[in-house]
Amino acid sequence: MSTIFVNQSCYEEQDQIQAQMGFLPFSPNLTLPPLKDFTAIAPNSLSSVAVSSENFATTTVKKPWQDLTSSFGGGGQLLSLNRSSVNSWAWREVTDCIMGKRNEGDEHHQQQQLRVSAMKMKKMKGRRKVREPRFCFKTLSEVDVLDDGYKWRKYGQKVVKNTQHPRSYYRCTQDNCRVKKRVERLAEDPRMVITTYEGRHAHFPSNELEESQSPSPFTNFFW
DNA sequence: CGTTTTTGACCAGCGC
DNA sequence: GCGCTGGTCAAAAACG
Repeated sequence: MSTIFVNQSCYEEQDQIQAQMGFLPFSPNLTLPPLKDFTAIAPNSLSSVAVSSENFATTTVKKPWQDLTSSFGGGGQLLSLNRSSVNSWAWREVTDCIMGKRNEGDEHHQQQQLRVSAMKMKKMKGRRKVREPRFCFKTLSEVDVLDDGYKWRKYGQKVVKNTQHPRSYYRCTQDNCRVKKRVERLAEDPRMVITTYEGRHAHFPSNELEESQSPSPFTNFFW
C-alpha cells in the first residue's frame, strides 16, 4: 500500500480506482487537464488517496487494502483517515505498511497480520452488515465540500475527539443510492480536507447534464 | 412551501 | 456494567 497523489496519479491510476471502487469520486466523463496546467487550476493542491476493498461478509483471507503503487516517488504520507472502531485494524495495517514499520521481507510477519485480520473478520461475521468499500483522500482546499459531481445532503455533524474541527456526514440525494461521505479537516493541518466516500454510486453524477451544457475540462474535479 | 441544514438526542460498539 | 466515542436520527430552523 502506498499513497497516491491525486494531482498526478489521477492521470495514471483512474482505471485502478474505477476498478476498485466501481466509481470515481469525480465525474467519470471528466477530461483531465494537461498535467502541466494542473498547478494553474489548483494552486498548491496536493491530495493523497487510499482505497479500501474490505468486505466483512467474506471469510476469504485477503489483504483489505489493494496495493496501489504510487508513481510519485515514495514521498507518500498517510493520515489517520478513518478511525472508526470497526475498521481501525485495517487502517493500522495500511499505516504500518506506509510508514515502513513492517519489514517488507518478513513473510511470517505478513502472514501473521493476515491471520489477525481474518480472525477479526470472522469475529465480525454474523453481527456486522457488509461494510461498503471506502475511498479516502486529502486535499488542500479552502472549501470543505469539494464538487465531485454528485448531489449530497448533510445529515449530521460531530466534533471528533482531539480535533478542533467538526466532521460532517453527507448522503447522496439520489433515490436508492446509499453512498455516504464524511468531510473533516486534518487536526495537524487545518488547510487539508479529508474526504471519505463509502459505498458505490449506482448512477451517474447528477450535474452531468449541466456540465455538458458548458463543457470545461477544468470543472468538476476536486475543486 | 419544499428542500436542506443544524443540532441535541439516541444508539451501538468497544475498552476497562 | 459503565462510560466513552463515533455515527445516525429527526425535529426545528434556515434557506431559496
